[in-house]
Amino acid sequence: MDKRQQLIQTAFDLFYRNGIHAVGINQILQTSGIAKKTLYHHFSSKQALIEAVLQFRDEKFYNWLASRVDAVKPGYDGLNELFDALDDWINNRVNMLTDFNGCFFINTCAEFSDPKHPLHQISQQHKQKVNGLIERQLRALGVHEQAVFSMAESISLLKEGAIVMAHVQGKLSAAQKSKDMAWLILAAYFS
Amino acid sequence: MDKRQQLIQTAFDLFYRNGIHAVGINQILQTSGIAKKTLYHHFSSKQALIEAVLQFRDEKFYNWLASRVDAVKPGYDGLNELFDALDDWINNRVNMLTDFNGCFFINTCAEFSDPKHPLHQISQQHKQKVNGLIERQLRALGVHEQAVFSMAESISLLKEGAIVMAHVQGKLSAAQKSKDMAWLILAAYFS
DNA sequence: TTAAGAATAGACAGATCGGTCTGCTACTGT
DNA sequence: ACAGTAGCAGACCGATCTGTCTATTCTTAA
Repeated sequence: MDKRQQLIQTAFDLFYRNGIHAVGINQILQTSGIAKKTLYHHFSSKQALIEAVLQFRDEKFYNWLASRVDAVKPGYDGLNELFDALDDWINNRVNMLTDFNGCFFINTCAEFSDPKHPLHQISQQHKQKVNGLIERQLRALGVHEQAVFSMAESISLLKEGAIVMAHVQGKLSAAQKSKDMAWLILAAYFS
Repeated sequence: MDKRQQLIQTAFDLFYRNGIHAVGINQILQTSGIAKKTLYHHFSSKQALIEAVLQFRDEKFYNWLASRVDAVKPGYDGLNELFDALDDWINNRVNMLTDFNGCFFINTCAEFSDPKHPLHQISQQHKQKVNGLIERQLRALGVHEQAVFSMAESISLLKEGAIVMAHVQGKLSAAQKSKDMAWLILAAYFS
């Protein structure tokens, strides 16, 4: 297998479980069984590795979520599926996503608080991508274009809230709860 | 001034801005101008200092929030005030809370992911305290006792969502939005 | 007065940090 | 056949990490 990919995968597992600052290069090397020279052959610095890890997770997570949502009818079914997927993730029913430890991008922003920091911005872009997925469902639902952005922000807020409640408070049913809340919000809009 | 308190205040400022793992003892000492021996006279280890910092922030934040909420009529006004206070915090209109960098306790859980970790548990307890504040408002609103816990969880979810949206995405109006959503949820309950 | 406690500066220890480098092996495409 | 690439182990560098310790000063209460 590709050593570069092995490094990214190992680094992600360690970063996600323990935090980025808490994990050293040497730990990644020891865990993966790869030589230091090889790491610095593929990445110019730890920072570059972290960026690759974020990009890797971005693709993996977004593609998984989009494939779940796109497998059903856009709109009503799509939004339901979004929250059901979230629920599966939180309750460790998705093998490819690693045991739930909150959102890797929220966690990264917690460690790199400054919005101008490159790692914070990459995390922000990931959230924007997911937001786009939500916007598409709302358009399919027939939400007026001028309300789509505000509404998507509300749905995103519920999604982030569910992730944090599940991670910090251990509320494993938070995704289901946020789904119910989402439909109350949407019902209020359509009434 | 009390050296112990100076250390806690300085450590909090640095931890909150840069993350806990990213800040070393020496940086805290240099910033505060306090000797290393003095730190280890008051705290047995960095871990002990961190715990004191969390407790300090817990008290400061909760007392501030509770004093805001308790200054108005419990129930409708109390819940409104809760979200208005959140809005003030997010938009840096609260001098005593330091510039907004997300929730210190969410950030701590991001760095110490394991729910059994002492720092994670302290953060969880803080959230439980705030949740109690919300429950009191709901009871004053006349929410049936068997619905109070579930409803408080919903309000908490909105609150956490707003904090994350504000921090990660820079959505500074997230608190106002979550307030509107809260009233839609509550209106649905009462209808 | 004096003894204890709290503070100071900073050397020091042992470990680990990110990153460089040497020297060697193995594969692979032209 | 040979050059280039990817890989290995691990020594090494300077910096920084948490934590200990010595030696000295200041404050304060019995």
